[in-house]
Amino acid sequence: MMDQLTAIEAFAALAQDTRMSIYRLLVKQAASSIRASEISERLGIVPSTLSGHLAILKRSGLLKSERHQREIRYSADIGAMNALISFLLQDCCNGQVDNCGEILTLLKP
Amino acid sequence: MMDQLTAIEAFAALAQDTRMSIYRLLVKQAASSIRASEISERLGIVPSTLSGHLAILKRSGLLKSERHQREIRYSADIGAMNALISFLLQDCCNGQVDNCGEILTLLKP
DNA sequence: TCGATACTTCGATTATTATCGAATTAATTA
DNA sequence: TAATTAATTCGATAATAATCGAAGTATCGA
Repeated sequence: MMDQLTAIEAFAALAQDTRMSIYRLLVKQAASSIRASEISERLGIVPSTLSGHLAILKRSGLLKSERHQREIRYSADIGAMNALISFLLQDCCNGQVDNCGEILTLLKP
Repeated sequence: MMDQLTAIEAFAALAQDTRMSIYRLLVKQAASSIRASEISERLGIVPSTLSGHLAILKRSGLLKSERHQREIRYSADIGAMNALISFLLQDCCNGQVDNCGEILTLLKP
């Protein structure tokens, strides 16, 4: 199970407007990855600034990256999102998830 | 549906060690509320520091509070946690939650 | 109303973060 | 090898945040 400092690093990564926009863009198409330069263009972020944000998101584990020739492609790690949500829920209502009626409505797709 | 700035405020509230400890303590017994002074004692946080953190958590919507005589009791708002998780999941894999197999394992308690 | 208790606000200090342009590294092609 | 493209690192600046002690506000009991 994820430890608190890891979870905090992930929440900190998401707690910033530019990074959240990057993350959501990637989550929306978690199947495919996106080039850094395309993220830069689509969201209007200067390359050096974007690079710093991508590094923070990657270090937190929320993103993965792979080099393709000159490009580096980024994608959301859905498993990391899963782990982060699990961290929030893990001790919910003393381990009795059943106690949290409102969460259960979310848990039934 | 929750907007991005509201979500960011909640993630920022959780992205700090002291506040995360406070939040988890309250989530673990979401049924009952806890006095500020008891949180202070149990987690070893100076009252003025704690007060600032509680204000941030409350402003983010993650906590509720109610005065009981001289005490103020805090509790986690599970509905807010639900909304925050929903925000992360809402556009997951282009609205096709089914695409996110790993999340589904979490969604079946 | 005086004093005690519970909590918050204020003010100062120190540390962390976001941003950009310029310089750098890496991979490719002429 | 030189030039081009893609992305990162560096350095400086400006803004935000965490912490604590001291002072202030609110609620109650004697």
